[in-house]
Amino acid sequence: MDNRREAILKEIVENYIKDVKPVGSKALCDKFNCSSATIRNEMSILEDLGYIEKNHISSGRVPSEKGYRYYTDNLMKPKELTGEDVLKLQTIINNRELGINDAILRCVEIISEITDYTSVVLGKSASSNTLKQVSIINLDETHIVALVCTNKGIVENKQFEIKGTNIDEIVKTCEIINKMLIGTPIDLVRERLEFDIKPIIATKIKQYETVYNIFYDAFNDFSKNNPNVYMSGRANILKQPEYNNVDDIKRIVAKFEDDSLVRKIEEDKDGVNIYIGEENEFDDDVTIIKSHYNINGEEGTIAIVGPKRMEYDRVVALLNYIIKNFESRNNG
Amino acid sequence: MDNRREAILKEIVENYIKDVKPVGSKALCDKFNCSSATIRNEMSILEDLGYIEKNHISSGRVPSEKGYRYYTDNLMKPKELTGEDVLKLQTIINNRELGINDAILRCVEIISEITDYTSVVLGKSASSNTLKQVSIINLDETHIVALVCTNKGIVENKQFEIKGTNIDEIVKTCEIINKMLIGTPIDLVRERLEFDIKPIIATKIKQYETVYNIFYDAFNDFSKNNPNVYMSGRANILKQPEYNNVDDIKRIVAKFEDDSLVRKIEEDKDGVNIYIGEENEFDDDVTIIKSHYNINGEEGTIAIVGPKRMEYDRVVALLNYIIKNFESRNNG
DNA sequence: ATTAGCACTGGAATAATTAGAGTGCTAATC
DNA sequence: GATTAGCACTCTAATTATTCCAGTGCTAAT
Repeated sequence: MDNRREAILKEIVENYIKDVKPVGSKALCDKFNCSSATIRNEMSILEDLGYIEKNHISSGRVPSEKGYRYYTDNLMKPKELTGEDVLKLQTIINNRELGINDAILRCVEIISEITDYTSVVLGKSASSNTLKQVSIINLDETHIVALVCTNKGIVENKQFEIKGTNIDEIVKTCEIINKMLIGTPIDLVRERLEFDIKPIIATKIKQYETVYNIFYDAFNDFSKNNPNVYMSGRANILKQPEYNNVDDIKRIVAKFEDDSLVRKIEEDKDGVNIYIGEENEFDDDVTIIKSHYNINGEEGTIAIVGPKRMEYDRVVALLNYIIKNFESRNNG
Repeated sequence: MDNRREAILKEIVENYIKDVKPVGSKALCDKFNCSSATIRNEMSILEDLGYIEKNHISSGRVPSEKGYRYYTDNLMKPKELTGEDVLKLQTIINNRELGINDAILRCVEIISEITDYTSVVLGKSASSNTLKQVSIINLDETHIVALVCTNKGIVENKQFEIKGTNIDEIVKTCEIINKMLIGTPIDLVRERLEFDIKPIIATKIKQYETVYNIFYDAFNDFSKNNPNVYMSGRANILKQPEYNNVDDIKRIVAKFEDDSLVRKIEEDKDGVNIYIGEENEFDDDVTIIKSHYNINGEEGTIAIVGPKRMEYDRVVALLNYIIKNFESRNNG
């Protein structure tokens, strides 16, 4: 890949990202001070190499996934964010009233808004959390709320009707759990409830089965709701002009509705990573740009989902920006 | 509207609901033992009365909104639910481990599943709740979680970083709030925080402004998140054959994404009520069948959203069934 | 009041035509 | 050897024409 050839590929990718129209040889003549025939020769080679494709024999060229990949790996320059974008993000990052989690959610909302892509935030799955505290709140004679809080501050609550036991027995059990299980990884709690707590309360509490079930259920919700999924601009991808046929739209909308599929968009690698088309497990027609974050112990993944002809440079810059600035916010 | 004419309207509505195809005069000959010309005469009158419409001069007839309205008000017979449907719902309603709220959510999931419509549950807005308890959980030296619980068992939690104050001051304030504000309607709490609590802690606590802000923020979330919206089968409506063009799909998907719009689907009237097309505020192309529920103090709205040619009788029967059975579950 | 008969309408499906953007290849040129 | 002008060729998208048909409205007869 000599210099000019790379430049032509870059031009094709960026043109296509901008106009969503196949790029013909004439369109590049001026840029490279040569005739369309010369460009055609180069394009033919780029096609042989697999970087660009034709929709049909007489159409212009469109980047292939391999082409996008080459572009993001070798050709893309980091984009300077506009003052406006920076201002919007910085207003949120500087707002010290917002907790980290809330601030991150607000930031990705901004990203969705300014890019028309879809943002997903996946809170770290609770498996790395440990139990911090269980509490019982007594609503009335027959109803209680059980609250479970982890060391990272994730809270789940569940309401129960008291049947076949009484509030004293529940509170007593709650105290035992708080004495014995604090610090236990959250997904081991149910096991320890059964083997450590159940035998103890069996000796002290009459309706211990009923009470045991209440706490078991309360912890059960944790595995169900985690990692928490937060999405912003879910319908944004439909604004992209490539979604102009009924079947594609229905397919992608259904995928975004499928929580178990969205939950798979987790990231463990460091830095900002790009998954183009078949490289991601979500949908062959989209690109996902993700970053794992760990800010003062709050961990999770931010992902931006858009068409393959995404504004890679801008999205990468946006993600880098918020990750970097959250870190300095919390160390400064 | 004589007998036969009503019967013809009924037939047109039900045929159209089933096949989504304009109904022609020939299709009804057999049913009424007469010629297509006779049916045509009647149809012509029904059209003059505004109950049915033509898409174009030589197409069959389609019910108008007025026609659907006449059908639901006068012609529809309550539908008998199938044993299968009853079984699915009853399994959930009979499961005493589930709290009322969870059970309702599971039931509407079932409804979405068996009907291919979209279900929405709007929990009663917190405005009718009163404060039950505020708690503080201390995660580490610099982080706390504030928990607010209402008398109906709605819980909100919010994490804070402690800056410029200390945990003792926060806990002390928390105790004061619990002493003074329990029973206060939740949307008046912020006001009372300012006028009743702030003066008191101003005398006892150094950084009272900071502490005040923490609690103020914690309560703020309540108005933001309420009424809570739960949706099931959001993409189901796209399975309906009338959604076969890009613009309609994009429009309806965007509407379902707009929480503030979905929140408007609240119901205050009693019983099961039907809002056809322009009668609802959500979208002219859909019908919404709603019911308010109040089961043991848990209040809210269940709404089923579908095309105007919805299976009215079935959905009404389903809603009636779950409302009735939840009531007897909780009185029995 | 009902119906047979018939002209008429508008849409959906299919085919035919045209225009245009873009390619690939060849032979001439720098 | 790289570049380019020239030209035949290909495929799409848009336009138009043709046919088919379900269904209507109207009239006159039953």
